[in-house]
Amino acid sequence: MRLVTWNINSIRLRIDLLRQLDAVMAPDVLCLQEIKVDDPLFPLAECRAMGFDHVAFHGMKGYNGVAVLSRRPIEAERRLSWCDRDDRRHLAVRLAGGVEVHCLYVPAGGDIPDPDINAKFAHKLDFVRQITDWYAAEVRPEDKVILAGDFNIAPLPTDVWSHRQLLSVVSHTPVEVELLNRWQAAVPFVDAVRHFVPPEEKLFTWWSYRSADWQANDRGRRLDHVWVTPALAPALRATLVAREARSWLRPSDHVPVMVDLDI
DNA sequence: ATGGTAGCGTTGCTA
Repeated sequence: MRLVTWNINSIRLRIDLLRQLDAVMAPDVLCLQEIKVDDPLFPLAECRAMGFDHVAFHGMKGYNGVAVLSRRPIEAERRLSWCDRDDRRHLAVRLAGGVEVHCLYVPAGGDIPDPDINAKFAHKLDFVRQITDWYAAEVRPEDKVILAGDFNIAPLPTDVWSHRQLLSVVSHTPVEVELLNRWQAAVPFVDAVRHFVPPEEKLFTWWSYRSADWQANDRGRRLDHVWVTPALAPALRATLVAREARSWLRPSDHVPVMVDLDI
């Protein structure tokens, strides 16, 4: 099974790039974040035309929104929410065969890394704390569960272009990294991408739009992740970060992350 | 130290 996660940053604006991604990578399961469309306007027919017969989505007008496109039957879906908000960041589907796939979009957290000053940062920390407690209670190592999405946190020094310069930048602050590690340890989850790419190797999935030339200095961060439960770790076969997608016409600021599993 | 771009949907908010 080939799973791809991608923060698409508007599914309607980038429906042609979605077709391009499908043609190039042919995923069996595609997790999308920031679809930025309310449910009645979701491009369901276009997704079906690509061969995704099973589609779950939970969107809203203008912001956020997540979707799972699948060639395998989706037997059940759950729309989850955290911090008493209904902001469409978490969609869980059970696929035929029993594997559960969770599509996640963790809050970005604003600019100032101080929860006392910046309510968005406080929300991000609360979101991760709540979801950690939930996974600790709900998921066991022997369960077959995949988490995929934009976690908006780059945990390793090699997950950012400059560890030193990003220590005080939201996405790589010590408090966020510690919370992400605590979340991962709660089951524990296996980082499916770092399972194949050694930790000393720089690896990014996002490059800011606010740069004249994203390739010139390669100031990226690894914000998008795929985690699996220990039960699925032996099934991991390969991973790929589709860096070339950042050079597509009118690209998302995130690129697709692929994981192949023998399931 | 600062400001830079993109998307949504119309004016400022979010990233």
